[in-house]
Amino acid sequence: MEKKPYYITTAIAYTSRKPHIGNSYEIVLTDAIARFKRMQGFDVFFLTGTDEHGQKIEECAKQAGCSPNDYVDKIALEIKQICDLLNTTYDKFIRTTDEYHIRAVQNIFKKLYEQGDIYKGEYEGMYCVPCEGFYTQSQLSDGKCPECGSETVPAKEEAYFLRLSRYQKRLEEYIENNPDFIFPESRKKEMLNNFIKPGLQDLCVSRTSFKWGIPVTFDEKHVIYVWVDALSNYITALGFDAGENSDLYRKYWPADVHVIGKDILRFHTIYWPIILMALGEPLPKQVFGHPWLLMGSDKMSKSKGNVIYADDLVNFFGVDAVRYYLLSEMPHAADGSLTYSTLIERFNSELANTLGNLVNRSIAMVNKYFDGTLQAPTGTEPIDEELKKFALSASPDVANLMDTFHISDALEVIFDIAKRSNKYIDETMPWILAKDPDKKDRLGTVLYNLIECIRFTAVLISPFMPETSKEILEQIGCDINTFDSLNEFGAIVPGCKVVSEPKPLFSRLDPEKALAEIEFLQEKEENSPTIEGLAQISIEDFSKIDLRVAEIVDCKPVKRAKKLLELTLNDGTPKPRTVVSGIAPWYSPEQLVGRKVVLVSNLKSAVLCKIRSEGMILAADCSEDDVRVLFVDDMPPGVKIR
RNA sequence: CGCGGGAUAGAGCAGUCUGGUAGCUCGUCGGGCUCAUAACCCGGAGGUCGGGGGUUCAAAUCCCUCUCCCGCAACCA
Repeated sequence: MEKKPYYITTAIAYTSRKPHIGNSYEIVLTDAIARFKRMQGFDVFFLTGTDEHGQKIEECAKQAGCSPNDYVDKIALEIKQICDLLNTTYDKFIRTTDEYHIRAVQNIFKKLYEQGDIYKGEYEGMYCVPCEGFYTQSQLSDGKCPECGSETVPAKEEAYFLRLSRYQKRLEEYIENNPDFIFPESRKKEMLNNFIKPGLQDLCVSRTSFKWGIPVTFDEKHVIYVWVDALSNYITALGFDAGENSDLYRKYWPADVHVIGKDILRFHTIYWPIILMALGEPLPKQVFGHPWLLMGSDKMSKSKGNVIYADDLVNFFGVDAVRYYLLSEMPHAADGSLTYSTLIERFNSELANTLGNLVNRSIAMVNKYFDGTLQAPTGTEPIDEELKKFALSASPDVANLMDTFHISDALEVIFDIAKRSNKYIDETMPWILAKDPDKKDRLGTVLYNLIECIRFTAVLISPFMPETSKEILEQIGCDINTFDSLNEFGAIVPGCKVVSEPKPLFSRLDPEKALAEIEFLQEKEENSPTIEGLAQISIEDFSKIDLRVAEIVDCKPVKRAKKLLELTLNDGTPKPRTVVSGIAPWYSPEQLVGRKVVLVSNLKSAVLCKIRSEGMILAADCSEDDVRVLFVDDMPPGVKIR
């Protein structure tokens, strides 16, 4: 029988730094789906990889004191090791620095250019020759370069653009006609209302400002910017090459689902489909923007010091426990939250108590009452039928839930079999049956049903916790693990031997002790040296900054901006100065008028929400939610600070 | 008035489309059991379903309104 192909991808990970556990969630999620589909009999191709170009990586490499090449090699290896550590079964790991990818992207770019979907356009603006910089009219100060004060000349900088406008209507129709394309659905409205319907601007797809990227073959000044480079990985990995496509590509494309973070839905539901339309290729069937894993209620970030890495958790809890936690704790659509106490709690209550202990006690009884040999069932009672019905309904339920990415709900259904089985033990009370020789057959039947339920659990759980699944099947002495074997109750063959001394699958953790130990791990992480940091500057560099005391003479909120206040300052000169500052969440205008602040007076001006800001005032970021302006009320306006 | 989502027991969530006894998991309290990893099973307590108004015999659910949270957009000079 021909297996149906199923192509699933993760986003490719950016190689600017080691990914934290929130980043790693995506590949575990995708792996669980991929494994499940394989178990259902699909011919699965599972792609993951790394995105390795761009200015940021150029900078990171510079800071680390190595070449971009060496830098991405190092991080890509780290990322791959984490994927392996998490026991993920990707079929291919693509790197955007791979030879074939580079060539294919160049060909794609060329093809789009030749057929007019990419055109050479220009940024128009005012050019400052000494600074080699472009400014818009509004950024200039008195018509001069805000950076160095030189005269500027009208000029154009060339760049390549992708004609999104040409495909806008088709994309809109595609999204409307394929309700499953953007998942979850709430995101669909976001994309349509915010981006597509207001009209798509043509997208700039090349850069001349940095070098670490794929060169445009017919115009070497330019490198191909992230969109065409990174997004194309989904097809180049299969051997797509703008003309001569491989068998693999023909077999698997279009993708069944791109699993990505909700933050990059826009690129996958707008730019990517348009690139494909322009190439004349079919669009992916579905894009699943999964929620984020937060640390407690905060976004994980290095600067907050709340970053946790997959390897630390795996070393402590074991790979399956981490996988289980990630998959079961994430709600279907809302962000999930990682806290050590819930992690430990759920490890104990679900993995150790419900599942581990069930396996352990059941095997112990088979050993104790039947010398480790599984008896053939004889007869059935209503309570048995209820149990069987329960177990049999699980696999279709799980399949339905998986198809709509209700991963945690699917896991719950599976664990319900274990819970039901625990209950079954209490209902049938095997230890009482064991005391009556006449009930020997009944006892054998009960234990048979029990072990078969455990097998159901083990099989269903294999996409989520592959090691545990294998371990359980070994302990019950059965290797029947196909999805189809769950269509009927009783596939396990009587006479098989369970292991004589079952090893607990998960040993209960002492919550307090475990918490202390894991927090120690995080501290260690925080103290480890970081490759980030700012380059040192010289006293000359510092003296370029002109700091002045300024008095706030007027202040009002900026319309249509949540964070901005428009300040009018007396900087000691007769001319009032306007500064826009993102402090509205922390200060009201009344609190500010009359107070004196530190002004960076020679900062080049910029336009924010249509208002020109001529400078910046200093404030301290005490934390994400606590920003405090530096007040210098006892200084006269205009004096210089150094 | 930029677009969208949300507020349900101490915590985390389902239920809302299609109105009819408010549910699940964890925690907590009590009981049972001894095959098992202080585990497992049963039961109790705990909720004016964010506030107010309306429709209805009946509202967590439908309508209006207010408050607060969160995404996206804008944006942090």
